[in-house]
Order: sequence, then C-alpha cells, then structure tokens
Amino acid sequence: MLTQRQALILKNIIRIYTQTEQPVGSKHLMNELPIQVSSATIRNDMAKLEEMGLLDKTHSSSGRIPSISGYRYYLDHLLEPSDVSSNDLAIIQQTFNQQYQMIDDIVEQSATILSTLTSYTAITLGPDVQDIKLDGFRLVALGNHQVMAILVTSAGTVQNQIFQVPESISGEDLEKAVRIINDQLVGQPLAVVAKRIQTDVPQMLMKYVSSPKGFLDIFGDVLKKAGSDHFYVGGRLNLLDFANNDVSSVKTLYSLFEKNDDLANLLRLPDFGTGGDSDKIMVRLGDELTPHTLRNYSLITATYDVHNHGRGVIALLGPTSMPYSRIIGLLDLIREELARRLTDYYSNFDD
Amino acid sequence: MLTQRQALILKNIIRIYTQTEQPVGSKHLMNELPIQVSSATIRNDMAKLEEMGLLDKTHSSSGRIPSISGYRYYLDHLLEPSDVSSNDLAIIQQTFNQQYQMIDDIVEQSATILSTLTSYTAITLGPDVQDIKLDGFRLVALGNHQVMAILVTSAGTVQNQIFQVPESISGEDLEKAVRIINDQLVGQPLAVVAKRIQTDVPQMLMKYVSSPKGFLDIFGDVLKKAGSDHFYVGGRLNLLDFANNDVSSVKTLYSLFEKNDDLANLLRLPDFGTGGDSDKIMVRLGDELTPHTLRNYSLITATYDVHNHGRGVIALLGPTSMPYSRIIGLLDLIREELARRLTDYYSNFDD
DNA sequence: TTTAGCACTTAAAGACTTAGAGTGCTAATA
DNA sequence: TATTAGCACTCTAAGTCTTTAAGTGCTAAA
Repeated sequence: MLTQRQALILKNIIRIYTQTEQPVGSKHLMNELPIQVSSATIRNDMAKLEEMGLLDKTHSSSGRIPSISGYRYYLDHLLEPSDVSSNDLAIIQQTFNQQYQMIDDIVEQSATILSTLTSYTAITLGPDVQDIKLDGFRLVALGNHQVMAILVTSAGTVQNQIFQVPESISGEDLEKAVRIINDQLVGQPLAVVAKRIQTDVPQMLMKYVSSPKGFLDIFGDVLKKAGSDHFYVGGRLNLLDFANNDVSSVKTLYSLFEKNDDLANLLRLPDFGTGGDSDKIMVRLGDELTPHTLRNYSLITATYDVHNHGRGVIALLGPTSMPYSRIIGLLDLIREELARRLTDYYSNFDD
Repeated sequence: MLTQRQALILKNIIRIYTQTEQPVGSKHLMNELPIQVSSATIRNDMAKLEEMGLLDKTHSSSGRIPSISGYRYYLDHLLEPSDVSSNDLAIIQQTFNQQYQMIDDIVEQSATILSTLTSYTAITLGPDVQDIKLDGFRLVALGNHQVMAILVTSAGTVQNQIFQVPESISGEDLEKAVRIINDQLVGQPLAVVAKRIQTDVPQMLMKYVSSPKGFLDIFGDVLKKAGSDHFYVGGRLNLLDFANNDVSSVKTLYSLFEKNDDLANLLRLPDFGTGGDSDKIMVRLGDELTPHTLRNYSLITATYDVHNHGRGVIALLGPTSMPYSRIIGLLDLIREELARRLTDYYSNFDD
C-alpha cells in the first residue's frame, strides 16, 4: 500500500509525463507538488515506487517515467474522472442533435465526435445483434438480370446487395420464394433463420420453386451481412500522430480496422455479458492488449445500454500516456448520450 | 539535344538511383555501363547534364541524382515500356477472371491488383457518367416509416439510400410520384433529370401528389449520388512506405482520398476530352501536380476506353523514382484488360 | 523522518579527426 | 578533338573526446 505522499508523487509524475513526454526529476517535481518537501524526500519515495515496479528510469541517472504497472495502479486506485468541459459538452450536444436517417449513422457519428475531441482513434459498435429477428425480405428487380436483395431486421437495420440472376431462375420463382421466406421466417431470430436455410427451408422451397439453390445463396449472403457486427472507426489519421513513427504498428492497426472479426476480438471485454461490472469503463494497456503489436497503446472501452435493445461498445485507442481523467469523463458522457439517443430512436420506432 | 552517350548516362543514373536511392558516382556508373569509357569521360558528360538541369547533386562533391527535369526528359524521350512479366500476367488474368456482380466491382478490383503488383497506391475511376440516362427509380417500403430509394442508370450502376418518411407523406402519394417519375423521366440523361426536378417536375407532381417537396428531396439525393464519379483507392497503406516519413503529406493524401472532388481534380488530365493523345499514358511529377503537397510524388494516369460506354481512368501514385518501364507496361496491360472486361460486360448487358 | 550536501552517472550537444567517395581541372594522349 | 590519367580539393558520415546539465543514491546531520 502506498503512503499518501507516494500516491501523490505517482499521480503527479503521470500527470507531468503525460503533458511533457519527458522523464520527471525530483527537483522539477518538487515545484509541482501541492506539499512542501525537499527533493531528497521525493527521491526516497521515488526509489520506493520504483522498487514496487510502479516507476521506471530511461537510464541509471535519469528522471522517472510511469511503468505499465504504474499506470495500472493509477487507473485502479488514484484516477478521478473529471467533468466534461462546457466547450466539449456543447460540441457533443450539437452533434447528437442532428437529424439521422438510421441508427448506424448515430453510432458512426459518435466515433467521429470522440476522435475529434480527443485526437485519438475511436471505435464504436452498434447495439449487439444477439436476438435480432428477421423483419422482412424483399427482392427488387432492377432490369438486365439484376436484382437487389433487401433484408430488414427487428433492430431497424437494413442490408442490401445486388445480384446477377442466372437466366435459369425465373421472376415468378423468385417472387414465390420471397413470399415463402417472409411467411415462414419473419419474426424468427437471425441465428435461427441462418440455421433453418441450411436444414428444412430448402425442401420447403423445393415444392414451389424449381431452383432454390441460387435463391438461397442470395438470401444467405444478405443474412450474413445483417447478422454480423458493424464497427465504425473515427480518427484513423490521428493514429499517425500518436504512433511515434512506428509504421509497422500503424499498418497492423489499419488492416485490423478493416476486419470485423479482429475488431470484435480487440473490443471483446473480459467480463462481457456477465452483467456485474459491465458498465464500468475499462482501460487496457501493455500486455493486457491481445494483438501483441499494440503493447505501446492504451485501449479504453465502455459499453452503453439501449433500453430493451441490447448493448453496444464505444472505445478509444491512444498512447499509453493519455490525460485519463478528461478522457474517461468524456467517454462516460458520450456513452450516456448515445444510449439516450438510441433509446429515444427505438421508442419512436416501435410505435 | 543529348549525345547518345549522355542519354545512356542519364538513363542509367535513373535506373541505378531507382534501385538504390543513393547518389550515383562516376566510377560506380563506369562499371554499370555497356560501353567502355573512363570515369573522367563520364564526369564530363555528367557535368554537361547537370548544366542542362537534368541532374542534381546533394552536395558539392557528391554523386548525381536525377532532377525533376531529368525525369521529365527521360519520360519524354528515353523510356521504353517493358513487357509484363509472366508472373504478373498470371495474377492479372486470374483476378479479372473472377465472377463480378457489378461493374464497379471490376473497377475496384483493378485498383487492388495495380497496387498489389506495384506496392504503390492506385486510384481507379469507372467509365464517365456524362451521358448516362435514368433507367428506373423504385421506392421500397421497409416498415416503420422507412423507405429505400433505388435508382438504376443506363450504365448499369445502382444507387440506393434509406429515408425516414415523415408521417405527412402517404404511401399512395409516393407510389404515384414514382410512377410519374418513371413515365416522364426514364431514358433522359441524368443531367437533364437533375435540371427538370428543379423546374417543371414539381408542378407536374403537384397535380397528383399532396406534398412533392419531401419526395423530390429523396429523389434528388439519390440522383446526385448516381451522377457523381466513383473512385476506388487501392493500397492506401503502401503510402506509408514510400512517403519517406512525411506524415503531413500522408495526411493530406488520406483526406484527399475521401473527397470525390479533390480526387477528380487530381486525376483530371490536361487534355481530357480533346481526343487526340488521350490514350497515351501520362506521368506527372514535381510542380506538374496540382496540390502542391504532392511535389515529391509521381502520378501516372491512363484512360481506358469502354466501347460505346465512355472512358474511365486508372492511376498510380508513387515516389518520383519508380521503375517506370515496368510500371508503365503494367498499367498499359491493366488498362486494356479492364476495357476488354467492361466491354464484354456491357455487351452481355445490352442483349 | 526529513534534509543538506556531495560524489557519481548519463545523455545530449558540440568540437575535432579521419576515411572514403566523389568532383573539377589540367595536362598528356590517341 | 575527344578521351583519359592524375591530383588537389570538397563534403559527408562515423568515430572520438569533452563539456554541460539534469538527475540519482548515499551519508551524515537536523
């Protein structure tokens, strides 16, 4: 356990290091502390903190920098989120007050705000798709053997895709098939639908339609799209600033941003779904981050809860040394705001 | 005018510098030339080439590097495109042989191949939309006050967008409006359609529909999407390798890639549309590139001609020192291949 | 427990040296 | 006249040395 003064010293070394990115020396720190102690006293405490593994040196006679464990301790015991500045607040309100056509627009927009306000990179994920149901399926003929398949879910999300239809499938067949799909499968969870088109649905179609295979491929493709998570990444370019010229990690991250599965893995919270602490904001850094290339970064994740419509995730990726107080305050506010807007949206929607 | 030997020297300095990125000295060059001359002779020619502005030095006693004018001269007078390697050829054929659902997929795919084979950044643009006509407009009700608007063009491209429909607009009104649009405007060039919905169409709708304004906003939005160019950028990440740690220019380019208008400006060829030389491959470098931040890069543009369906552009952005022979051979092949595939596509399509 | 004092360490920056690659010029050569 | 050998000169890059400033750890006194 740290003495009060040691905690104060750790806290201030982290604060100063975040501002300057330079090792902090005892004399310099002396002038920055609210208490009056000599630099020798500070040196003694620093030595103890280093012994505990909370501080590091860049070389044997340098000032101290926080170690990963130091950040960990700070985050777990010392951090107090600060209030959002009135300036930031105004920006947030104003952005959320825009008119949106789709929920995904709101989720995407919150990634943009978050990255703009922090100069880091934000990742957001819409409310989870666990028990989303099929709300309807349409095929629209576009002429020239093209059709657009449209799938609407109970969450209000829409997926569409365009297909070249082989000559062998007739228009009437397609219409019949659509009718059967809607009659039989609307109202069922997407996961169930996905399973059934592998099992009993083909036979069901076989009775009325001459070539169910091509049709089911189309339906299956759109279904897959609708059933997978949709991530939004804001402030990709900010990465170039805080990546400290580490081109290889920038590349890793940029390609990671393009892959749904990798992003899902990155954001997956250790206790996701257990309920307990899941509305706490979590910070992971160093070896706690799973793709090992990211050990010089810090990832802050927060979930937001949309009343009766699942929960989503907003996250922020930045350097290990961030002004955590401000950042976490900000994240907390945006999380709440996003939850509120989405809850509003759905309450309109379900009327 | 250069002597033969001077041309040989310039050509080889460019070749070696492209491989090593190091200034080329007279002794080193002596061993690389197919002719037997002393380093002193080479030095004399180098001095003359420098006087003409075709070579530069990095400092007073350094070897020579090509100047921008040197590249210009090389490109205009000395360059001979080389044949595509059988390996590259196989990759190109294989990629283009995939099954595509839409023409835009092919165009996008060619940006990917081009960037993969070169390790630079490729930009492609589909056949131009000058005299594309409206082929059809659909509104599909999705439930919960949402509709999807779909616009099909004579070029086979499809745009869609989802709208929240105000309660004030009724379903029958929308259907009537769609019917009028299709009756009156199908077959007309998009530009004409865009003009007419500002002039006589509103009055036309007014007779049958109670609130044409909201409807025309929707139609106008999708129309605008369909009428604007669609660029594809491949190999964005490669930029990080050849940008020589110039983060600011990387940022400029990345944001440029997101803006249709800026990309259009960048690719717009000085003689675009004049017909004459327009199927020549053009290289622009240094001050010839309009956003001044790009003066350290080289941009190669080539147009491809889709029989009876307009012409598009494929382009490659890389460092000033590229293996131009290989690159231009490659670009020429892909340009032809792309034109052929699209011509095939349309000939199927118009049956 | 805190502090003053001091010897010691290290990185960063500047001065100096050296080696190596290259140039330009002159005078000899084919 | 065009080419070449030879040589003095230039400049960078890399290494060594020195100095300075910031910082530490330890000891002994308060």
